[in-house]
Order: sequence, then C-alpha cells, then structure tokens
Amino acid sequence: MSNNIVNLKQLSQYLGLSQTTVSRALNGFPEVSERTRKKVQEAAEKLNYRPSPSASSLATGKAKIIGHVVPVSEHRMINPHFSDFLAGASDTYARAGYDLLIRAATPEQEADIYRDFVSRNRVDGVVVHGPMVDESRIELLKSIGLPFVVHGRAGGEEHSYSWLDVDNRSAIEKLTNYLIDLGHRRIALVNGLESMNFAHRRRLGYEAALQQHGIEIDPALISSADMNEPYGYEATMEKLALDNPPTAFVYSSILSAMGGMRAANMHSLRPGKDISLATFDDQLSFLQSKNGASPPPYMTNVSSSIQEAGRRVGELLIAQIADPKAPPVCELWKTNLVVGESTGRLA
Amino acid sequence: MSNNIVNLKQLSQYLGLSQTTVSRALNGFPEVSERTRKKVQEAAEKLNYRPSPSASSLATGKAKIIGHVVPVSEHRMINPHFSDFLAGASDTYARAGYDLLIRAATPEQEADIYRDFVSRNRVDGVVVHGPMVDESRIELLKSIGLPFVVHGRAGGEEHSYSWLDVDNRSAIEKLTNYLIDLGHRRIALVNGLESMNFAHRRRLGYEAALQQHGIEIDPALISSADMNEPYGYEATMEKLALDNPPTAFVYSSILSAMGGMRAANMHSLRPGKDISLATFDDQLSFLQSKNGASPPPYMTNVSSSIQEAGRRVGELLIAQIADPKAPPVCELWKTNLVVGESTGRLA
DNA sequence: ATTTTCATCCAAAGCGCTTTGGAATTTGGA
DNA sequence: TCCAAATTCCAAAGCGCTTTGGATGAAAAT
Repeated sequence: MSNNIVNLKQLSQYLGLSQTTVSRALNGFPEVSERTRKKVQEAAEKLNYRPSPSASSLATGKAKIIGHVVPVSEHRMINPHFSDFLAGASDTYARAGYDLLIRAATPEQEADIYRDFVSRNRVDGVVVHGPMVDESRIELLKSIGLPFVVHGRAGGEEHSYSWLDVDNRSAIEKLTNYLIDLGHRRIALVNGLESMNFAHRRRLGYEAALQQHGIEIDPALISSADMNEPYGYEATMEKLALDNPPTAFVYSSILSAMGGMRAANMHSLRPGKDISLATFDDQLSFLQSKNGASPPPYMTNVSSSIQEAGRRVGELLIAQIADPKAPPVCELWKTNLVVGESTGRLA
Repeated sequence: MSNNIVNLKQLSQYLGLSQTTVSRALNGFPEVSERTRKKVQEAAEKLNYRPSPSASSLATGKAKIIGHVVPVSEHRMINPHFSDFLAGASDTYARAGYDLLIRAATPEQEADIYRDFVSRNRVDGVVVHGPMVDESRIELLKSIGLPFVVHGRAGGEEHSYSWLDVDNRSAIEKLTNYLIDLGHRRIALVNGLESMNFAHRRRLGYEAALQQHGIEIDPALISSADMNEPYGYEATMEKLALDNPPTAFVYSSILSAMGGMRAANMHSLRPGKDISLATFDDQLSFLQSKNGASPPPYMTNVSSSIQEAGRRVGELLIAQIADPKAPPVCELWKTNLVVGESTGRLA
C-alpha cells in the first residue's frame, strides 16, 4: 500500500478529473472549488501521492534545494563551526520545504560549480561561506544571477548583496579593551587566517583597542592560522616562551581557546590569576550544556550563536529566492561581553 | 559567453547531429564513432553545455544525490562527529559525481521522509546515522527498496544489509583492561546515550573487562547522555564527589573527555598522576594538528577516524547504487590503543 | 428568454533529457 | 560482385509535472 507510487496521471484518473485540476487543487490555486480541492487532497493522501521533484523542478525551474559549496583545501571548512551553522540552516530549510545540498570542491572548482548549479537549476540559491578579504565569488554570483546570501561579508560597506555578519571588529575591540582595563599591556592575539575577512576585521579591532591606549603593536604577539585546538595550544606555548611573554590572550575561536587553556595548564598558569584568556565564542552546541547549569562561560568572551546565524541566513536566502528583486538585506549582529573566570586584573 | 545556457537540442542543431547521437557521445556509449564523439565533446565544451540535472533525473530515474536525514530532536545529531563524517563522505561523493543532501527531521518524520525520498527518486541512496539499539529504519529501508549503508549497525550479527562500524565493544574493553592493568579498580564510564547501539556496545565492553577481573559493576560509576563537553564535566564532577570516587575514567567521546579534563583541573587532580583519563577518540579534525607536531594524543585512547569512516561509507553506498543486487558489505573496523599522558599506575 | 459573467474544469504543449526501434551507410566475407 | 554484418546515426516516444488558452455549464444581469 505504501510502496507503489502513484503519479499525477493515475491520481487524476482515479478521481475522474484532469491532471490540470488535480495539480491546481494540490498547489492551492484559486481556480478550483473547495469541494474539489478537499476531495483531491483526500485521494492524494489515501493513494500516498507524492509529486516527483525532478519533474516539478523541470517544469517550474525551481529545485527547492539550497546549495552549500565547501572548500576542501587544506584549510577545511567542514568543522564544528560549519556543522553548527548547518544545524541552524537545515532547520530553516526543512520548515520551508527546502533541502540542503553540499558539494565539496577545491577552490579552483568553485566558480565552475556555481555555473553548474545555476545552469539548469540544480539549486535555487547558495550560501557563501567564509568570505575572504579578497573575495571573487560575490561578483561571480551576481553576474550569473544565482541568489545568494553571504555568511560574513566582503570588504567595504557593500550593500549591493545580502549578508549576515557579526561585528567582528567591535567584538574583539571590546574584548581587548576589557583586558586593557584590567591592566594588561602585553596582549596576544591568536587569530584565524587573516586572508579571511572575519579574521582581518578582528585584527583591526585588536589593533584599534591597543592604539586607543597607546600600546604598541608587537607582531610577535600575533598569530594567524586555522582555528583549531592544536593551533591554539602551539601559538600559546610559543608566546609564553618569549622573553617578555604576554599576560593576556585573545582567541578568535573557542577551539583555539581550548588549546590555550591546555597550554596554560601545561605551564601551571591559573587562568584568571596568573594569566588571562578571553575568546570569541560562536556558542558551539557541543560546548553548551542543555540545562544551562555550570557550563561555559567559564571563559570571558564575546559571543554570537553561529547556529542562529545559520537559521537566519537560511531565512534571508529563502526570502530572496521568493522575491529575487527585493532589495538586499544586510544584518550586522552585535556581541556582548560576558565576563568569566578566565580573566583577572594584572598582578 | 559563459552565461547563456545551451541545451541538448541547441547543441545538436549546432553540430548538425541528432539529440540521440549527441547524448550518446557525451555519455560514452559505444554506438558512436570516436571522431564524432570528439567533435561533440569539443562543441559541448565550447558552448558550455551542461545537462539539466532534473531532466536527466526525470529520464533516468537517477538523481545523483545521496541523502542524509538527521534528527532534530533535543539530542542533536549535527555535531562535530557528524561534520567530520560529512567531510569524508562529501569528498567521496564529489569524486564520484554525487551531491550530498541533508534533510532535518524529527524522529516521527523520518520514515515519511524516506518514503518521500524514494517515491520519485529525490536521492539514489541514504546513509543511516546513529542506529539505535532498537532500530526500525533498516527494515523500513529494506522494504521500500532504497539503497542504504548504516554508519554503525543494529543489533545482532546482521549481514543482510551494508554497514560500517568500529568494534566499539572491543575498543572500550581494551581501554578498560588497560586501566585495570594499571591497578585501577574504581573505573567510571562516561558513556553516550545507551539507547544508541554504539553506546550500548561500549557499555558491554566496559562490563566485560570488569567482569573478567572480578570487579563489581557499580551503577553509580556509569552515566549515559549526549556526548558533549558539559556533560563530560558534570558527570566527572558528580563521580568525583562520591564517597568512594573512581580513580580512572573512560569516556565515550573526546568531547566529554575534554569536560573530564576540565573537571580534573577543577579538583587540581593531575591526569596521569592523581587520576587517569582515557577516551574513545574519533580523531575529530579540529583536534588534529596538521603537521603532526605535539598534538593529542596527550590522552590515552582507542581511536578510529570518523572522517575515514565517512569516506568509506560513501564508497560502499555508491557501489551499492551502481549494483543494487550485489551482496551487502559489512566492515568492522578495529581500533588500536594509544597510550598517552593522561593515565598512570594507581598510586 | 437571451446575453454576460463567473466558477470549474480540461486538452495539450512544453520542460530537457534518455532510450527504443529502426534506417542508412560502410565494411568484410564469399 | 553481391549479400550479410557492423557501424553510425536518427525520429519519436516517453519521464511526471506545470501552465496556457480555452471549453462548459450555471448563475446573474438585461
């Protein structure tokens, strides 16, 4: 009963109606009477009718799929940040009847994939992940006319496309200022890859805070790489080994911050006492306790939920697909400072 | 030039050939001469021809998409384990010309989604994540005839479907035995949700090791929940507060093990000295240092790369789609014990 | 009673591809 | 030289849906 698939033709024959009417009834067109519509819906339910996605996609030009192309360079994009973003986005998609499609690609393939996506509508839109300082995808997508929303943003105060970003600059500036207020002067920045826009902006925020207080920027205190735990550990160890080591650390991600914690432990430095650690926190779900009890923030942080961002980016994209000539939407999310136990006044 | 899309009809008109011949030339059929094929391929390249996925899917019944349905219950499946699995799988898919599709679903929707998937081939196959002890999806998928591979496996020594699993039982048994050999008698198990098959098997391994050495199983030393960091912390804190606290801990995931580390620090217990911590390690990429220097394993572990598992599951599934009546393939991956600095002889 | 409107419904033409069942041409064997 | 067997190609029929451009009959207006 549940297994044999019925198509429109069969369903309409069963009902003694034309395919047109059945299709319209099911898709909520006004030209069909409520009585007929009800009958059609019941029959569809009963016969377990499901329209073929490829057929309707072929007929309408809409795939009901949203694409995510993820780089597979050595700097992997598929990481806990990404999966939390996906968790949010896929939830939005499911609610709106969209599916989420992922294609792994080397950076060189990426442009070609977008063309491929748009050529015969494999997807109705894409979200652009990890915009670089020098970003080319945006122009490409504009030119081929594939709806997109950027998670993050490219340079400039561009309002010619939709994006959602956190205010990275002010977030890190806030964090750095807090550490300065605690008396710290030697503050390290363990940043993400600065070829990426978000990391570049964070760097600016860090530098702005130092400059406001007349603190010289010491390149030896700054590092930039993929944000994972071992990197956080190594970068911290390295800086602690300096002749004039930093007394405070700012991390671009909770992942590297965890590595920093490990390094501090290694040196028997008590966070909040002998050393201060602060981080940008994407509120990764695997670090969130469900019941809200005794979790992080044990670390001082500025935070913004990347999962919420995913949810919202999905909404923006779906809205854009529904109305492609609506003006672009740009959202800049603020973060707020949460003081934890990992920072303290400079002894 | 790159923007206007050419379809088969136009391409064949341009070439002065029939659509049949062009289609066959492009799809490598033997009925077309090499000379014609070359000409067709060149023209396709030149005119930037790309076949429409929905059209070919409609015509062939193949979507070239592999589906992953992920539960969105409070026990989220989208976590760092999942994203590492995806990283491996998507790489395999891309190589084989498949896309990866994700659909978020509540557990009640799941069966319906599989039917939806198969009804008019939205996807060509699915991978089943997180099989439960009491698993119903497998029978469903068999009955509706949708190719699938299970990451993990259901109960029994089933060989009626394809799966890839790590030998969870022996892995945890190995780990527990190692701790026993170090003299530990009070060993805690911080397990995953034991309604899930893998966690159930790990529990069995733990119990087997204890029983082999005549150590009584103390329910107070065992907990079971979603494997995240706060849970690992809380479970560890709880057990350390017992009258007769454990001297060693076995964690089901590196995520909860990190929470355990934090708890140990909280109690000023030095791992490897005052307390022993050991874990199952999925080799999550965000914890792997790229260059292989001074990374984990700082923790004693049994490990198996979940990313490799994703890669392999993808291969198995694609092979099965290519030849649906091939016998099922079952792979049980062994783990090996890596001794780190987090365990030591009982003082 | 006749014409205008709605309200309902339908036949048929695509959407762009694959594939069946030949037809036309070339090659090889006798 | 002639016929059978390859080789190379094609017209046309789907695949299952949406949508255009009416047709039909009933209700409303004249």
